[in-house]
Amino acid sequence: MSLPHILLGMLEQPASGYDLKQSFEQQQAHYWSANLAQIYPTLNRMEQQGLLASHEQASAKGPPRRVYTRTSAGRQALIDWLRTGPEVHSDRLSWLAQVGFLSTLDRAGQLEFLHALKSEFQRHREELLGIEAHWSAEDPRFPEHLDEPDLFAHFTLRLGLKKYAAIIEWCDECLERVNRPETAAPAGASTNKSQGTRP
Amino acid sequence: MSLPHILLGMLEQPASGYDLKQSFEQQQAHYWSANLAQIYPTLNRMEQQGLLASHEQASAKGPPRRVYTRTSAGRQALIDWLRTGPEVHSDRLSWLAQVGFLSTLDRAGQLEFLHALKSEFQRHREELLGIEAHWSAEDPRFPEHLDEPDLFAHFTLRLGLKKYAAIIEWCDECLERVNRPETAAPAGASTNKSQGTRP
DNA sequence: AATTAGTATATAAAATGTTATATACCTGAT
DNA sequence: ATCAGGTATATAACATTTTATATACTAATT
Repeated sequence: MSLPHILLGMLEQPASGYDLKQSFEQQQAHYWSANLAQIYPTLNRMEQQGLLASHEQASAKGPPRRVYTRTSAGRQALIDWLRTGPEVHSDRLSWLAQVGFLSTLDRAGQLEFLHALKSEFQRHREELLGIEAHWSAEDPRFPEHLDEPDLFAHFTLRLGLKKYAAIIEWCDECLERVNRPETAAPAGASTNKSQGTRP
Repeated sequence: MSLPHILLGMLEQPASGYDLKQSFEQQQAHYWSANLAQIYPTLNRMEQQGLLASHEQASAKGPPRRVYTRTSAGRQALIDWLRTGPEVHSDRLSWLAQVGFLSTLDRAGQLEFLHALKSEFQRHREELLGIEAHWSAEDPRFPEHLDEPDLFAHFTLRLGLKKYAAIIEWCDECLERVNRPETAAPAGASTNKSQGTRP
């Protein structure tokens, strides 16, 4: 998909596969993940294609590190990718599919699910807030006077926070609605939009 | 991943692989997609596992349809999946990764990208609004008096709308910030949070 | 001295997902 | 009549992702 392009973008500074993995976990977890068994062969392939160059570097803490650098062909490939415009794939939110099927559970099960969902996203949101707080503490220009590329990194962080805020708000609305006593009627007069498989 | 579970949830009513594909496209596009080359073998496998039963049905418009029904074991598997709580995977938003790398482009390229992004999500949002309008028109109880499972289908739709609204708002904030003349400084004093690969 | 934890790279096997292609049947348009 | 378009199923080939496993070196703990 776009892992090679993303690695290209991350290699603004030289880095090893292990470094890149750390970056995914620490700063990009809310919009991308990759594991080492994906990263290493991908870096290898990209070097063969001339997008990256690498050299070994002795490490104080373990075996030698293979440090990758973006070549000018790599930089051009990154620019080309960005110039093609945004790459929007359809999301795969299995938790939201689960919400669509919650009528299969009883009221208690539904509430339990929605509460668990809310907690999960509150946790995600707090992680991002932690990153923001840390950044803010060590950068006096944050957030009003960021230069590129920090400005764009901050944009991605802000989107994450906005998204989580929206989801948490939505969880509350769902919980409120499921708890509404008035129309606490079970299935029946349903026209069954949830399946979309009416014959 | 969870395609078998999702098919299980969708088979509240009997349906063919083709029907299920239509449902993905028409009603679940904003949170899941699957193609026929995935759906057919998966249904087959699930029947072998006893989660589904099927029978052929003559079709007026083409070759015979293989219609699948959820067995009681299938229903139980669905309940088990929902009882394990929300399945939240890390998102794969390559467009957001692209935003993080936008400092690679010049100002004009950045603005072009962000405008394209906003248009794209406005289009997505309008699609969902269309679905909502259609539903509202044919169901007099919409949206205040929905019974299950329509209630939960409506929850998923509302999340989509909230999410798109948040993203569009965020696009505007980004555009405004990139257009700000005051701090229109290029890279330089950056502490480079965007890469996270500082040595 | 042995274990545990962290850094670092790599491959094999399995599962998943995408793209391309093939078949077949029916309807409506050219 | 033929062709395009929609309905319907299926497989092959390819690409991607995940999980498991192996290796090797260092530092700190037990």
